[in-house]
Amino acid sequence: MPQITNARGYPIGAMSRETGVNIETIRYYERIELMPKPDRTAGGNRQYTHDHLKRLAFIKRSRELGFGIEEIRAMLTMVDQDSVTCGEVHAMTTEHLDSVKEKIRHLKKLERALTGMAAECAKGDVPDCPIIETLFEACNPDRNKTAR
Amino acid sequence: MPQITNARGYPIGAMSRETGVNIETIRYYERIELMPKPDRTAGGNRQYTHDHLKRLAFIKRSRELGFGIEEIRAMLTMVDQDSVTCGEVHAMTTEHLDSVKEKIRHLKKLERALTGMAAECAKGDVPDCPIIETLFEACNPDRNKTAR
DNA sequence: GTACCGTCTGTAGCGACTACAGATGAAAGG
DNA sequence: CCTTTCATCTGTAGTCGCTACAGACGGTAC
Repeated sequence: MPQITNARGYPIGAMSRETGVNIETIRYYERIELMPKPDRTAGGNRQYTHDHLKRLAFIKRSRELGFGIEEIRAMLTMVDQDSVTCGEVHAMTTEHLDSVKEKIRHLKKLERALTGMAAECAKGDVPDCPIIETLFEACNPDRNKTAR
Repeated sequence: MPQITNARGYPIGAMSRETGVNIETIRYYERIELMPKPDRTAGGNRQYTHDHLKRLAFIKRSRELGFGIEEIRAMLTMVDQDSVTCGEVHAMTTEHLDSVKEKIRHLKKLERALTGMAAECAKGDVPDCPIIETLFEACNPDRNKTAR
């Protein structure tokens, strides 16, 4: 079976178009060994297979969901070694989910603070701005303890 | 009035303790000219004034609220030039607030997707993982259009 | 004097790309 | 075969906002 399935494979531009991943980013993924090195044409251009495409799509989707490169690498390593266990993957997912929830909590705090500040402001041509004043006020409750 | 108000000024460590800003970060702010260069002792150590302290606290508070360095620089430049107008500051604040809201929206989308994926998963020792399968499925609706 | 901390400069690293510059490769039309 | 035009190549440096060293000096208390 020395037969090639995909006539000539995908050049990098096709990979980029199919997945929405920037060409430079694809090369970057190769450099950091997240994507395996593809074959080259006689002239030295990369030629990807359908497996490369699937892998890149996996990476894209995972990145969109906010997984970090090392988390993705860990998942792909499991896939490569056929050692995927649902439990491990679930743990990684919920851990990541927790960090997303944490970020949401943090951003909501900022949202409340900023909304409050914006509401204070008459937003005219006035030079005395309550927003600036708020920012100049240190509002850390344990500052008193540290100050001597 | 060649009289110095603050006996000997604050060394950088005191600035750090008072504001909670890392020493290295304070020096970084000086390098990028967000903080002005302070006087030095005979030996070359930095000596900050109370004004420096106020400014650093402003920066800290603004960073905590998620403002970028360049936004903070813009606000401080207005303060320095006594050209603060409430309208401008309000505009910057609401712009930033919008970007915070946008981030929250985005993270909530991730949260929903991840929660759904985690729920699919039996999380046992099984090698067939619905999470991995979902990640391998391209689910971009306009992929069909591009693919030829 | 000496112990010991604080501070100094300068540089390199993080994560995840992105943006060039300058040189080839590939394919289509004449 | 030649030209044009696009695609792709390598390599390096920049982004943001710090953080982490290394190795040398400053300042103060005993």
